[in-house]
Amino acid sequence: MTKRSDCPISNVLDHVGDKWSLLIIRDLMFFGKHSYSELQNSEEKMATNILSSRLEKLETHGLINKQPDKKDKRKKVYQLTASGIDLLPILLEMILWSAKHAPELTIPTQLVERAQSDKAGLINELIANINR
Amino acid sequence: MTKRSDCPISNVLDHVGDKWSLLIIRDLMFFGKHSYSELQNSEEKMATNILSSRLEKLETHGLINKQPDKKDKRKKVYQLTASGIDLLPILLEMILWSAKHAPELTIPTQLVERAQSDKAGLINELIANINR
DNA sequence: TAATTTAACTTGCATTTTAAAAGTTAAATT
DNA sequence: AATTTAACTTTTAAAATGCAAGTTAAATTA
Repeated sequence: MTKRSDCPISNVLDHVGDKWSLLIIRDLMFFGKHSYSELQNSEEKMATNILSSRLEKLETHGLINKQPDKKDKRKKVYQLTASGIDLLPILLEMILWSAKHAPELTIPTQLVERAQSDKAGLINELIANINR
Repeated sequence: MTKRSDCPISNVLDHVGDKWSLLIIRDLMFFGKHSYSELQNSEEKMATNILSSRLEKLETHGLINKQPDKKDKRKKVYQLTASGIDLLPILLEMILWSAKHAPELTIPTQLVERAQSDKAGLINELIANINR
């Protein structure tokens, strides 16, 4: 996706404005996934060629990086970069939106309450656990 | 987009996870646009058939509503619903992400500073000015 | 150590979506 | 009465997606 305008919202969408990219970010951020096969097994089951092309785009855009696994040479380790990690507040607000407007979904009450009472603290805490 | 999983993030993406939907929301939220032709003239120039299909989807999903204009019978008035308005925090976080990570974009300093020092107050203030 | 399995992809192809341009209809304006 | 405007729809080509199968190197198992 090439740059469409100088709008900061449009800019974010140029990076992650599709059905899949933010799910990859989610898996790296919240679920401790780091490998291709782990990402492929997420609940939404994205096609492998799409996963591949999205990882490439996210890496090109500097939101994730890719390194060889030191123990298993077949594997690659995918990690969020600093700018990828900074997408967390956007994801958190999405969770809160669904908590309010999609009550049929079961969303961890604790997370939602914490987000409402101490958003900044929660964000710091979550960030501290990413990529570890 | 049919429901892909019970994930709250995936859920939001099922509503607005594409290149265009959030730009429509942005125009209704920040730029006081309310008609088809105004939306069509935004900087990113979305194709008219795509605008049409996105408006239909957003309306079906309950994020916007559509009413006949009372003065000009050719016109329709598009407005954010309560759940559409509640996307504001997501958009705000996108603006803040770009303010931090896309310094080449010129983003209103005042808005960014206000968002950083008094996010809740800013959100209330912005909401008070939507659909008026 | 040979055979099998795993991980991370790529390729091919049918289907779906998008983009660009032109066309339609009703209402307003000139 | 003729023209313009607003809100679309239609058409068609191009691009993206989704699905299945195939590839390659490395690790594991028999």
